[in-house]
Order: sequence, then C-alpha cells, then structure tokens
Amino acid sequence: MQANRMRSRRKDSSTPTVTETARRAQIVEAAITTIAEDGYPQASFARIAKRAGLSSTGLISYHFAGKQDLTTAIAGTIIADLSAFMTTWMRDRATSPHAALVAYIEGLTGYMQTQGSRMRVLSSIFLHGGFAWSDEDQQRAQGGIADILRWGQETGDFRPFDIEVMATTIQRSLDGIPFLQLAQPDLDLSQYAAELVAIFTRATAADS
Amino acid sequence: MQANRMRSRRKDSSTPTVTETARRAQIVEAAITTIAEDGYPQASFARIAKRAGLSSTGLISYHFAGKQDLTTAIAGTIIADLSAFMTTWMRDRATSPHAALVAYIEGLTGYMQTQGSRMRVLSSIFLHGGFAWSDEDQQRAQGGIADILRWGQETGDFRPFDIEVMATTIQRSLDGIPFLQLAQPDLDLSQYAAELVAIFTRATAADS
Amino acid sequence: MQANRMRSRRKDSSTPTVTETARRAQIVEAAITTIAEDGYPQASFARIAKRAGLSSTGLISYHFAGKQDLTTAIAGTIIADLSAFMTTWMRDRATSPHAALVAYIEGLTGYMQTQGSRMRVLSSIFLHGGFAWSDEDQQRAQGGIADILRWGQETGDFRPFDIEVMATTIQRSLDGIPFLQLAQPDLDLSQYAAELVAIFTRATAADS
Amino acid sequence: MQANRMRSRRKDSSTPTVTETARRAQIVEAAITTIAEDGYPQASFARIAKRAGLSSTGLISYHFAGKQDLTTAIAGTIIADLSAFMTTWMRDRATSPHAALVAYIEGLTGYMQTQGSRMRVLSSIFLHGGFAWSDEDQQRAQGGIADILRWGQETGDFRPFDIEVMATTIQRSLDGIPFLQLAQPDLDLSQYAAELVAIFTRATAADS
DNA sequence: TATGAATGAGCTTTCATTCAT
DNA sequence: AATGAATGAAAGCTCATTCAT
Repeated sequence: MQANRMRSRRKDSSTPTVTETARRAQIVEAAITTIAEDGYPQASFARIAKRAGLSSTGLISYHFAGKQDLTTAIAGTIIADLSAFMTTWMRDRATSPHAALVAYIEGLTGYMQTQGSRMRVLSSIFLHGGFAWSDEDQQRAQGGIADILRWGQETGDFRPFDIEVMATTIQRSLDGIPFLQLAQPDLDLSQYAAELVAIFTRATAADS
Repeated sequence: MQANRMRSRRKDSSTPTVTETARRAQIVEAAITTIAEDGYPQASFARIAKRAGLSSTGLISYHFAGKQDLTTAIAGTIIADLSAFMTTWMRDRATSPHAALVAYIEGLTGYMQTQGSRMRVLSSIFLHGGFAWSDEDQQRAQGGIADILRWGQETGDFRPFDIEVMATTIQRSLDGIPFLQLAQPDLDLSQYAAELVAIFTRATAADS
Repeated sequence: MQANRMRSRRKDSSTPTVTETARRAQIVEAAITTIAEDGYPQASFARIAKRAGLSSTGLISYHFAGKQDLTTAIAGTIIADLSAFMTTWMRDRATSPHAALVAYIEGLTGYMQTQGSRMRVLSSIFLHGGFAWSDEDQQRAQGGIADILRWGQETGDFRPFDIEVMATTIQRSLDGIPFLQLAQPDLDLSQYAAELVAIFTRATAADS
Repeated sequence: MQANRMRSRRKDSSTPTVTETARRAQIVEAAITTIAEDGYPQASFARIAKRAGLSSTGLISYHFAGKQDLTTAIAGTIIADLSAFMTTWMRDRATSPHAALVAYIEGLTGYMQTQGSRMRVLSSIFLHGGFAWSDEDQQRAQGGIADILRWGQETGDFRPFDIEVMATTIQRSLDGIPFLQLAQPDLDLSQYAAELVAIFTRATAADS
C-alpha cells in the first residue's frame, strides 16, 4: 500500500530506516488518539508530543516536514487501513451489484464497530481542510461505491439515477455514523446498517 | 425566536438596548462573512473586528461572553433565518406526507441557492464542535423532517422504517450540498433536488 | 521629519495616540540598546522585551507588524536623529565646497563622539539586510556628501574624479569608525577627523 | 599557513588524517557557498549539510568544535587563499612604495573580479562578529598595506600621515567593493581601481 | 569515521481575554 | 458604550549540539 510517502526533513528519497518508520508510526498513532479525544483544533504538537512521551515538539518536526505533512500521514494511515479491510471484505461478497452494495454498507459499518474513532478522525481532518485529497485517495475512499453503482446500471439491476448524487448520498449516510456514535455509544450498528440497506436497496432498484 | 439570550459582560438580566442589539447583529454578520471566506479556524476576533470595522477586539468580548457565546449566537442567527424561511415555505406545500417530503428537500435546496455559504458556516461550526446543540435547536434544525416521516407512517403512506435513521440520512444528504457547491459552483441544485426526491420517494414509499 | 510611519497592527492610518507613540519609542530604544550590547543576531523579541520591562513579546508584536517593521523603525529613528543633527551642523559651515567637505567629516565624527553605538547599530542593521533603504533614506544617509562633491566640481575647486567612487570612499572611511571605537574606546576622534580631512582635501583638490 | 588547527571532537593533538582534512575542506566550501547565496544568518548547519550532501549535521559538529570553530575555519581558508594570491601578485610589482600601493589596490580589485563572493563572505563573517581576529590574521589581512605605508614614509615618498588611519581608510575603500558588485554586477573594477589609485596617490604623496 | 536520532532551548507570531478610562 | 492597551499562554518551527552505535 506504500502508505508512508517520505516527506520529512530527510533530504533524499531513500528507504527510511526501521527506527524512523517506527517513530513516525508512533507519532501518527499518538496524533490520532489526541485528535479523537481532544478534537482536531486542540491537537497541537505539544499535546501530541506529551501523549507520545516525546521529549519535545522538535522531534515531530524532525520526522515530519510540518503540520500538513503529519496530517497527510495520519489520513494516509487511516485510509490505508480502511482500504485494506474493505478490499478483503468485498472480495467474495461482491457477487452482484446489489450484493456489492449491501456488502459495502455492512463492511463500512462493521469497520466502524471497532474503528469508529479513527473514522471520526478522518472526517475531522477532511472537514478541517487539513488534507488535500489526491486522486488515488479520492478513488480509494469514495470511488468504490461509484463503481458498484455504475456496474448495477450496466447490468440493468439498478435504475438510471445520477451516479454522483447517489454515491454522495450513500457515502454521507455512512460518514455520519461515527459522530452519532459519540452521542449514542450503544448505537446498534448492525440494525443501522440494515435500515440503510433497506433505504438504498429501494432507492437504487430498477423499476419493475 | 428569542435569539439574543444575553450573556455579555453587562450586568445581565436587564433588557438589551437597541444599540446593543444592533451591535451584536453587526458583529455576528461580520463573523459569518469571515468564517465563510477565511474558514472557521482563521476567524479570530482580530479578523472579525477588522471586517466589521470595529475599533478593538475588546468590543466583541464586551458584547459576547466569549468565543463560544459568539459561536452560539452565529449558529442561532443562521438557524433562525433558515427556520423562518422553511416555516413559510412548508405552509401551503405540506398537503400530504409525500408532498411535505418533497417540499422539505426543495425548500432546503432552494434556500441553498442563495444562502449556501451561510449553511456551510453552520455546518463548519457544528463540525468544529464550537457549538453545543440545545434541544430546541436540534428540534428546529433536524426535527422538521422527523415529524414529516412520522406523519407518513401514521397515514400509511410511508413504510415502517426507523425514523431516526431515515431522518439522519435525508438530513445529511442535504447538509453536504453546500460543500459540493464549493468545488462545483455551477452545480444544478434543482436537478440535484430532483434526484434526491427520487431517491427518498422510493426509500420511504409503502410497499405496494 | 515624519519619522514614525505607522505600520503596526492598527488597521487604519489615523494619528497614533500619545501612548502608542511613547510605547513604540520605548521599544525602539530598548531594541537599540539590546542590539548595541548583544549584537543584532542576539536581539530577539524576548531580550528586547526583557530590557524594556515588558510583560511579554506579544506587546512588541502588538505595536509593530513584525520584526522587519521594528527594524525599519529603529533605522528610521537613528537616521532621523543623525539627519537632524547634520542639517543643523552644516547650515552655517558649508561656505565653500572644501569647507562643506571638512564640516561633513567633522560633523559626523563629532556625532560619533556620543552616538557611536547608535551608528554601529545602524550599520549592523544595514549589513544584516534587515532594512531596505528607501530612496529618501538613501538620499538622507549618503546623499549629502555626493552633493558637496558635485558642487566642488562645478566651481572648479575639486578635480574631475568619479563622484560615486569618491563619495563611497569617504562614506566608508567614516562608517567604519564606530567599530574602531569598540576596540579602542579612547580613540581620539578629532585627531582621526583631522587625518581624514587631510586625506580627502588632497584627494579632491584641483590640480594646481 | 597552518590553517587547520585541530579543534574537533577528536582526541586532538594528533596529526589530522587525509580523510579528515578533505572532509573539513568539503564542509568549509559548502559553508562558503551557503553563506554567499543565502546570507550568513540563514547558513545553518542543516542548510550547509544539505548543500554538501552530508548525511547529518552531526558530521559538522564532529569535525568542528562548534559554529564558531567552523566560522573561524571559513575565514582562515578565505584569508589564506587571498593571502597566497597577494603574495605572488606583489612579488615583482613592489618596486617602490608608490608602485606597491598601486599594486595593492590593483591586486585586490583583480582578485575581486572572480572572487568577489568569497570576499563578501569574509566581510559578512567579520561584521556578524562570528570571528575573532587573531593577531596573525589581522596582520595578514590588513597588515600588508600598513607595511607599504611605513616604507613610503621612511623613504620620504609619502608624507607624514597617521599610518593606522590611512591603512584603515584604504582597506575599507576596498572592502566595500564586493557589496557594490551585488547591486551593480557590471561594475568596471579596473576603472574603479584607477579612481582609488588617483585618490590615494594624492592622499599619500609627499608635499612638493 | 560517520550516521541517524534525539534534545531542549529558542524563535516570531497569534490568540482570546481583561481592564482602566 | 466603547476604546486602546496590555497580558500571558500557546502555536509551529528551527537551531546547534549530543550521543549511541
């Protein structure tokens, strides 16, 4: 997945050392925790360093070219993890467009069961503009559902709706869930998923 | 709408004067413009004061108990304006649950046509956690759609879905639009609305 | 002399208040002292604030738009003071080109007798590139001598040398003195001036 | 020239190895380039290491006892080079005190033709106080001209001026040229030299 | 001999807030 | 009711230097 594109103070693009990789990962994890617990605006280098047990904020600057670089690394890490999960999850379940749609919804909600806070962090970063989506990331993060919808329209399983609108609607119905979890920690995600499946099954179904 | 709950440095309790009310409104509008153009994180008292032509940031602190108080006032103002518009809009159009659903979608998207940036500001505030929703606000902001859905289920026009999930899904499908407008300023909102109507008409319809 | 061109955080160009002017002057003086004693690179806001007895470096940022603005104010202050002195000094002494040349040298060295450290600060700022000379400043700081030389060539009192080279040479012979004072605090400036007068009298004199 | 007085972390005293000497030279050259292009204040270890292609700033600290030590080495290198050039240049031209004076001026300006940036670096270091002149260095850098002047007074070719003042004046008239080159890259140095020769020939000549 | 990693002090600047007038 | 001034904490970032390997 090539997650960690080097952008630290190191001048060359040679292979990062084991120590470097470990430190970067440690900082990224501390940053994720900090954002999740204190909120993005409060996640200063000072707080992150404290949580990571680092001696000074200088160490973060040493490993990352700046706040933006760290933010990008955080988003990349979360996306990579989610992406890996979803790829595996979809593999055997995408037997038909509708099955794929159901799998997409159930996969993401399933991931949220344990990784809800990480997804909240990802949304936070996105919404605070702290991260410029690359085309790949865009593809990886939102592209999946558009492909499924396109497939369904080609097979005639889905009715001829506007793909972009439908994809955005589905995606946003899912992206919001981690924030709901904040207010309702005991939210039953599998039931929530079932409701969404019912909604979008009807919304996409070809008119009989 | 009871918008201006006094919370400034003034001894409180007493009725706000005309001047006071006008100043607060002026500051709130300047703050909205600043957030819309520069983004929430950049909207410091200094920038707001500059844009409002105020002599000092102290004036803001004088009229508002703190940043949070100002933020609350901003959200309240935007919600009140939106709420007034929607109340009028729905009055004659809510002839049936389905008609009400359509009116809700078309009303909000119509409002966005000219007030998209204000809605973006509202979402920004919400997502930056700068605003604690009161129950009234929650009711006013999201309640409308839930009432419609409940009505439809009672009449049998709508199928028996989970109201909260459906309401959240509809609301988020609308809330996201102002941000799409940023990337696509020429987005055809009436067509977008038509797609959403198609989606949620199917999603809510009673099974025949 | 219009010394303090406003460039602080204040948004307008209206007349600065008495307090503001006083504070700015206080900060400028503290900065001059700090540069003179610790050197330009060591003259951080923190050290300046400490010497000025300010509560925080933020106060400097409050009155000056940035380090460059402060530096410009320092240079402007020193130049204005020097310029005022030289204008008065030259008034009755510039009775002939040669008399003017002598007065220029004796005036500047006389000024250095008490204000050597200020001139050292000015040179330091100039050489650290912390100050972009405006045309007026350039004129005020170096122009004087060029005018005298031009005058002497027109009257035939001076020989036909390159004015720019001669002006630069004279100016640098004077600019260096404050640094000599550092190593030799008891340097006899009136004797030094007499030597320079002898040098440049011969260097400029028309060939007989 | 005894340039490299060991002062690195190495146990000292022992003869520097070939590798050590080469590394030091490499670092010094990179530092000179960095100062010349970015300015002395910007010439941090990080930038120098980057330009020299060094793996770490630690390497600089390994070979030099500190920033001051590096600065001293830079100045020493430049002075040694200049000194070697001037020694050769003067050898056959110092046939009389006046001829020596002319040769001194023309030698230095000639050197500046190609090495102006190095001389600018030298002046920068001096003026930023980053370098404490040793007596030898002082002798080597400024002494030459004083010897010539003394010689001329002994032979009676020169009038009885104060040697220190005259030497300083001549030296500063030359030291300033590399900075003029910055603003006027096409400055005609041979003409500039001719003007200086005219000035100081008259300034030093015995009264007839 | 060299490297990557880490340190901690320091930098300028911005912030919301307070306060005397 | 409003102003200008001041406060002190916090921000991201750079610095020369140290050190284990």
